[in-house]
Amino acid sequence: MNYSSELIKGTLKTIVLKLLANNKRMYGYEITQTVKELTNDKILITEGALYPTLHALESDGLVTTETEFIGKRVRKYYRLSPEGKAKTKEKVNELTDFMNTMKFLLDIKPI
Amino acid sequence: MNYSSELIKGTLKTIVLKLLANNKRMYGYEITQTVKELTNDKILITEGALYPTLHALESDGLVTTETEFIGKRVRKYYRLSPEGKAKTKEKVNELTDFMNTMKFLLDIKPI
DNA sequence: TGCATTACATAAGAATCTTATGTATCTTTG
DNA sequence: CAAAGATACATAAGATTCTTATGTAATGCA
Repeated sequence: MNYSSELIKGTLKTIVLKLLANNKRMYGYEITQTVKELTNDKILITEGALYPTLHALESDGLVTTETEFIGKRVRKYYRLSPEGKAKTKEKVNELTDFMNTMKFLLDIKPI
Repeated sequence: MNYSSELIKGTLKTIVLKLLANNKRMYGYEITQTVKELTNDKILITEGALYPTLHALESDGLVTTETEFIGKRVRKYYRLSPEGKAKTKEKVNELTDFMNTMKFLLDIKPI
């Protein structure tokens, strides 16, 4: 079982930022595989969703990039900027708070 | 502070279904106010988001409706169908599971 | 050699929300 | 008692963000 896609909406950017906060630098494909492994295939990030997100983070100045060649194949590393680190804390705190609120809502019992 | 709107995406239907599971029947405006109160103004459901969602639930057969007049003003009550009750359990379980997964992801510490 | 994997990217379309607008009734308050 | 705010429905244009499809190309392995 993996989650219906609408749940991922709105959390993808936070997931990516958090991974970058833990790993100093990562490249796109590595992010998809890491999330897949960490969640036992429950969260599968598609490339069509990931790359535009990474490009948006870059144009917002939240990450910097380094392109390297592995043999003849290009690999683009992403790394948090100082603003990105601050943004990560914000987003993680917001999501944590949101989940607590949702947990409360879902736990309410009928009278 | 209220949550950035993208977080609500994908959870609105589940919130509505869960409220209906607890309250037998509710009308649209009541749903917005109940969520606002239960979450201390953190989750504010707009009418432009709610009504299309309710209509979708109805056309999917997950809720039935009853229109009543309060004075001259119309009020449309929504009530879970049997399929709606089953769907609610599914959606609540899925969201709970998703939140546990997200909590795990967000709690991972850097090495 | 051919298939799976690694690795990037973009684009059309779908889904779901925001913001704006419209209509109308009822309640409260200066 | 008039005006403002609250109650109550609804729709539509536009924005955002995802899916699905497609493209390119190198690498690994059976």
